Amino acid sequence: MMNDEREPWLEELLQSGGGKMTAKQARIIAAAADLFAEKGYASSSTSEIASRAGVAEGTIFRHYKTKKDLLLTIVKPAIIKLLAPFLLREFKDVLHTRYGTYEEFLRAVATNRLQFISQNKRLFKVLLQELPFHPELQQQAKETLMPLVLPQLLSVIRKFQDEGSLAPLPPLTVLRLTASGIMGYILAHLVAAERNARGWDEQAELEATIAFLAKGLAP
Amino acid sequence: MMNDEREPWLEELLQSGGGKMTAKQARIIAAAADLFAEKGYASSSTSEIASRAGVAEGTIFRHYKTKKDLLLTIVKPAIIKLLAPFLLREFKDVLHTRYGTYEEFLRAVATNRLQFISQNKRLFKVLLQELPFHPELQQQAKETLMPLVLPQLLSVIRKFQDEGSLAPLPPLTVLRLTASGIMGYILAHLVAAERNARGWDEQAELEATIAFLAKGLAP
DNA sequence: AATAAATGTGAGTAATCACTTATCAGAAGG
DNA sequence: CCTTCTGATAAGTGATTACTCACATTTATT
Repeated sequence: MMNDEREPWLEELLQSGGGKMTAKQARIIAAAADLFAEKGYASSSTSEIASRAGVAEGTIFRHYKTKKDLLLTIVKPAIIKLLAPFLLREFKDVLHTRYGTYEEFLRAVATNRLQFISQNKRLFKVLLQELPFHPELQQQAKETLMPLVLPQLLSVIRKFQDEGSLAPLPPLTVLRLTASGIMGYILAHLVAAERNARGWDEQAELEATIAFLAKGLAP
Repeated sequence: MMNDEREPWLEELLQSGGGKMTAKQARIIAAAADLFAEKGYASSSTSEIASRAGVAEGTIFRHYKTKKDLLLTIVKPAIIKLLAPFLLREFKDVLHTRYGTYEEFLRAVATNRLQFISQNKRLFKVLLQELPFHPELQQQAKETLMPLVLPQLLSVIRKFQDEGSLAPLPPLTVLRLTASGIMGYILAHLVAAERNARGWDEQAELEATIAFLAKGLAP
């Protein structure tokens, strides 16, 4: 599958550095992300990255000290972006009862995150594939998850529990069950997209998943 | 974490070949599985496998033509083993109404598979980590899943639906929701085991997961 | 325009890679 | 005792690896 469109995360990465990024630098990152997603970080050689980017191999190391540096440049922001809405406005809205039920809240978050991931499939694939092999990434994930998003999620869950619209299970358990349900949907969505399966009814599956979660976690 | 115990899958692999496997051969496979789980297939060199097995590098290639051959020897049987009970007795029992409700059936299967995976963590980790990078493995998985276990699972689901103890969703959707719930539990279990977290109540979490699935998929 | 700084290059480098091959050791069989 | 076979080994094999460096080219600053 040929794919030359720049995914949104790349565009954002280019501008985030104050716009001081070369055209070749962008092509290097795009080529690297592409290859990492396809064959994995360890099996992607710098020479192949260079040739795919249409750049001399030395150029890579002018901008990125090591090959791993290149990976981190791509993946580290991904962790933040993936968890971004969980530490932003959306959650204060919830605490001020903008969403009446857990189901409404769920639908909003799931839709939002699915859209982000769908728009940045390659980035997400690299993150998922490389996370097991790079402790720095795991630590980075834990460091943004544990103190920033986890407390917020738990407080939201407790709020709905107090209102009696959510089962009185341990909040961490509620979180795990919810996350696995949404993750399962997202993975199915991605797999279905990759082989453009025809038996996959996007909207119906999302509704079924949300309804399933809401019913399973009802008080 | 040092771990020298042979996992059950290895013992079984040794005997499956008719017992005609050298002691060094076994050490090679054990060392390889160990390294593959730790650093991934692509980042594990044959020289390191040899030295960890206490064997000359050439010995590896006397028994396995290529490095990939070594991986396949380890992982291919894993796919069968992981899906084995789904194509065996257990399922005929279900069709003869040995399990009265979907929840009972779920508990039996989940407990069974969790035990298998817990006993063969390294094998499972290798399978999960390498599946994205090796099309042969994906095909092997699809070839045993699609014609052998999927139809059985779907017929079981339809049976419970006919009996009115399961929501009348599309069977594939029921399967996906169930699988993601169980997978989420298994992954949490493995992560909790790896960092021997104390906040993890094995039995309570399993019960919560089963109850959640049953409730979410109730008619 | 002149100078300096940043960006880009391609030919190298030592190390490591998966894999081969000649040789050795010992057991089996006659 | 001799041959044959298999398991095992150490020393290679060319290819590829991530990375460096001296130099060329472009861009920015004065």
